[in-house]
Amino acid sequence: MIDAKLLRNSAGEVAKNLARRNFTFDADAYLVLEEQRKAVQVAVESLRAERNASAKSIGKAKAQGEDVEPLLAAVKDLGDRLEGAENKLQLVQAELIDIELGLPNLLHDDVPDGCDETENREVLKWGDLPEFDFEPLDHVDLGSGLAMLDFEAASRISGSRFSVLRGPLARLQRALIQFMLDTHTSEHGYEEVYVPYLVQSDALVGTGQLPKFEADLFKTTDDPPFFLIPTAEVPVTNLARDSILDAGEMPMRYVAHTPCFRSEAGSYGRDTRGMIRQHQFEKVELVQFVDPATSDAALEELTGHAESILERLGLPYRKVILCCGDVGFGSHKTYDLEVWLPGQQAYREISSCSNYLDFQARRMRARWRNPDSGKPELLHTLNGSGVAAGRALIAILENYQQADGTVVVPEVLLPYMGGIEKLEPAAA
RNA sequence: GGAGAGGUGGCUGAGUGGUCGAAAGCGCUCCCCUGCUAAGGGAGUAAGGGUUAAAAGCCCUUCGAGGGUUCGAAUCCCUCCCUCUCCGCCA
Repeated sequence: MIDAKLLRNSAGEVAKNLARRNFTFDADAYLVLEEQRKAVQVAVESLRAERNASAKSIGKAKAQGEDVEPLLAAVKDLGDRLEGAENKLQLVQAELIDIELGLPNLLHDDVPDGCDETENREVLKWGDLPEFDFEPLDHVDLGSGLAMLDFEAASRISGSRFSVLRGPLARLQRALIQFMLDTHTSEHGYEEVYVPYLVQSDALVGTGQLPKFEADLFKTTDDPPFFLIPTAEVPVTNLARDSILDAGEMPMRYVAHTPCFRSEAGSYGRDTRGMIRQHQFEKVELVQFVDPATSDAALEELTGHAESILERLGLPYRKVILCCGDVGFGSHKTYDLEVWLPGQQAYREISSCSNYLDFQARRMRARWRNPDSGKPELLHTLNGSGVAAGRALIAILENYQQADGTVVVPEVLLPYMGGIEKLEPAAA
């Protein structure tokens, strides 16, 4: 959420910033509502003050044995007036909150103009693209050639957009996850956490998926419903919900491995081949809670932690800064890391690292005690994939493939592979 | 799933209709005293919101959540959630 005070005082400026996203914020309509809110709230509060004062004097009079009948008569209609005003206030406030929860975050000045992902600006390229003296296969052909990637079995069980990994390939994904968690915990200063995969709607409102993007989520029929997490960002960021952190324990860095569940509504035609876009995938996620003064720097640092994973794996990638039209709803500024996939001859997103400023913190009341003011203030949240394990697996298959259809295991994963140095078909 | 107990401020914990945002203790902050340390004395110490350009001041809200009764609710009634103990079941 954007600070309501900022909306009131600088609605025009906010509208201008959001217009860069091609989002229309009707500042005038908002301000009209806001005027109503102010009038009604002042009325409600003064009525309440009146009620409190008379209740108090009735109490006093009674204690002194005086006749309270005239006092009671005097406040007779106060309750009705108050109730009417309170109902009105509730309506106006609900309307305002609806608007506020639907506003995307303000954009950082660094964010370039542009409508969609084609206009994201490349920041850097790392690694040499692999050169093959044969026609490189994509992960689907490689995986099925090895008999380790089985979409048919998956679709019998669950339908489309699922996969079954077998044997060494399943182990390779586990190795990747282990490697990433170990690297982030032992070298980048993150605390590993294990979190729920089913969350309640409040958690999703906190991180910004709700109320706007319910269609992207899987929802249970319980009452109240559970939602399957679309990313570990949701439960991990909500660790700070309704709390006040000490300055001394900041920045807080958390890393979690979780499966992620996305309905992929609205992307029916996209990436239907292979395991690029699945309803369920594994991801290692980085989350930070930081002093607002340091969040810009923290984004660079966090992105660097994700980059370091790709570098250690020897996977060529490029880093882009997302343009106005492609930045996520709640993000102030986002870097995507895109890994090179020889099978597609394209860079594909494997990590997305964002600074949310206080956008999520405001929604979930995540604060820290600023030693300068001594007061609780909203903290800043950041998160980024460090990295998506499913897509990393694809990248390894495609980048480390050999002419004979086998796949060499990247060196940093060998300690996790129990002696397997190469994925090759099981001996007949 | 069954039975019972309970949810109050950073923590422990008192408070069964009015002057209670809430005793007391602990913790924390500041001051005083004490030649270190220990002990002692005093003051302060919740969060959110409104009003304001901002602040001060003033006001409103919050005692698990939501409803209700009442002039007035931490306190009474209803519903729900959570925690603990015992039983059942289970990994």
